[in-house]
Amino acid sequence: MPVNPKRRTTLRDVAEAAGVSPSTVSNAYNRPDQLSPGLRERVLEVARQLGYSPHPLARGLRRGQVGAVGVLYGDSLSYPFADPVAALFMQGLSSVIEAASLGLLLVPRRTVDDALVRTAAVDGFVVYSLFEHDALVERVLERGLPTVFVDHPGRAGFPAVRVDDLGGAQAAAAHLLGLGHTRLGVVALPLGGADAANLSCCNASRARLQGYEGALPGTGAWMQVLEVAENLPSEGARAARDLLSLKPRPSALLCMSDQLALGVLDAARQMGLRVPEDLSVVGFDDIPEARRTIPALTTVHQPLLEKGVWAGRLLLAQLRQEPLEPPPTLPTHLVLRESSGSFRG
Amino acid sequence: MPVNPKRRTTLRDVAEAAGVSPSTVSNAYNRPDQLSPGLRERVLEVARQLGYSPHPLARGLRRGQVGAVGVLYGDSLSYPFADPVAALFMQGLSSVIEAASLGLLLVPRRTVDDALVRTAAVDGFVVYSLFEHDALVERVLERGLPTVFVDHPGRAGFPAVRVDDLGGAQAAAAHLLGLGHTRLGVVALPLGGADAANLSCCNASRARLQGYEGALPGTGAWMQVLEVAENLPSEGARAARDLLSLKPRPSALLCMSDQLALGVLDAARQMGLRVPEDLSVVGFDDIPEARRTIPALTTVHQPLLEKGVWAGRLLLAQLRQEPLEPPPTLPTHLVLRESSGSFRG
DNA sequence: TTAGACTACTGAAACGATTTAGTAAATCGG
DNA sequence: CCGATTTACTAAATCGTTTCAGTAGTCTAA
Repeated sequence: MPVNPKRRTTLRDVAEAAGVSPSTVSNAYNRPDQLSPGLRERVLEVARQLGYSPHPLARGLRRGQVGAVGVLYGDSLSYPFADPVAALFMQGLSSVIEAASLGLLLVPRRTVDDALVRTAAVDGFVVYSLFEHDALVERVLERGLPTVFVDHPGRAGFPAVRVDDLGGAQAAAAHLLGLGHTRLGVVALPLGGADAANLSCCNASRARLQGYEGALPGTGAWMQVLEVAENLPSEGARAARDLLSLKPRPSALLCMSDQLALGVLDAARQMGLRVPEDLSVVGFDDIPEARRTIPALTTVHQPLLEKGVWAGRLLLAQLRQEPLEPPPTLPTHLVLRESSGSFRG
Repeated sequence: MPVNPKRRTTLRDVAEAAGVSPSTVSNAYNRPDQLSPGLRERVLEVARQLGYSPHPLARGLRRGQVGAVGVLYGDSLSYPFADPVAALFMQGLSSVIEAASLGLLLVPRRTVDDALVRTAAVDGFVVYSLFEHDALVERVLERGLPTVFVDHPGRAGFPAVRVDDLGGAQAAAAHLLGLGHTRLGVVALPLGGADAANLSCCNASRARLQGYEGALPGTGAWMQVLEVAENLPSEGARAARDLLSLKPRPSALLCMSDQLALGVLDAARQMGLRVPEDLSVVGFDDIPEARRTIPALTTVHQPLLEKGVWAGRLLLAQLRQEPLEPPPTLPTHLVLRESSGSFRG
């Protein structure tokens, strides 16, 4: 008894079994008004019995859409689940995408090659925090799909969601300078270097550095910048140990992310430095945990959920061919908590 | 000057422009050995100039694969970014999926209809923590794709990753009983009720309840169960307030998740109850934050990353048609910290 | 010299749906 | 009762690739 090697049940099979044309089966699914209710019910029943389900790729190919949007970001696949900043952004984005009944395809930058970007079955892309000169940006644009850039200058014709990183960073630095600090350390996220070849860096980092530096002129303070390799507390701790062994020691540390600042607080504790009495620490992002550290972290708030929501909105607008003004640069603001205090020489 | 309305550059266009057949262009991409290096280079150059990129759906349709796996779970799209347990699972899963250069498509259960499951362009599914009798399980199976079940009994022929929820819960309850507690409150995740209609419940909840109850016989202790609607600290706090206003008051609370336990700790603090002197609290999951609460949370550890890794492995094995034994039930164990203490009547 | 094996490329048939245009029958207004 | 519209359904083209089978032409071995 030669059993047919397993093959998909196809629309044609259903049509034959029901004694109708393929078009009718298709219509039963997609245009109920095109056939009599009785027949439709019968067709659907036959389909059910045969265990038929339409092939999503075939359908997508014909219709020109798949019902999913891709998120491209500059780290490992697991990053948005591990990093609180990315996670919040994704939550904002998700809420909009979900309301539109779309799926979300995660496309990490750190894949062997760019195959994933070229083959991702999506209707549009959100490019999150990729480095400005990343070649992958070109690959995305080649797809010719609706695209939104986040934390990236973007391209003419494509909306971008931007945050006032520069202003926030400047406020953070000005805050410390105002407290009398004159020796500042900066725990910096990857900056990409002059050659612009390091792709793990993102544009926000550069804007933040610029902001820090912008607060300096005329104050007579100095600033020592130390770059970390990854956005992790452990890296922040390591950088803090290095910066705090400088002579003279910085009396305040500006951290380009709260993740780094968490590590800095740990390191300070281990080194027996009291925060903020011996050392002031200022973070960036205002992740939920920043409020719960001891001491609670002074940091720069950026509207992460809102950022995601805007990215989603702008992408949907493109998908639906509706016009939608991209938002102005989203504001940041300094949140004063307990980890920063005035300098006591 | 009638501009052609924007149309995709297709493989055929490239073929014409390069003066070769479509097959050759395709081969230039997919089978370099099938044509001379010189021609290949020329074809690729033409393609580049025309801004051509192969249509992923057409390619996927023909080849029978898309290079992405779907994750189906029982909550909102943003859940895995917001819930620490799901996030850790996803990190484990991601690490494996990424190593295989695949994308990850998030498919939330809470979508208007089941369209997403039927249309998701993926090569396989991970079904995470869906309720046993959820109709969506059928929809997934109808797709006829490789599938792995997590926290779900699954189906014959499909591997499942299971965790010893029952044993862990029993250990938690036994721990409290051993400390002399005789009045226990349970802050329960949605259990689905007898009608099995509530889909926001998952099987792990039931196993945990069973575990708690299994420790009870012969101890003379009683147990009051209160179900929450969602796995959020705020819900845990609310449940705690209700349970702690019972007369006589429970001296210990078993929480079905650390998220709930976090809320319980908050509520206790607000009610002026000291933990563990006045109230013992035991969580479940052992999320990273459990170690940092004050007091640190006694909880049941489950291997979340490992769970994700197994799910990924089992799915990949199916995709590659390699045999792979599903793992035995993964172990849980009680982690004693500071939130549980002996009963002082 | 010639059968056989490569090499470099092409033609046409899939893959599995949707959709446009069209046909026959039923319904309608007057 | 007749032409016009509507209803219910179908044939065939199409979406953009990949791949099987095939065709010249070149190379090897005896």
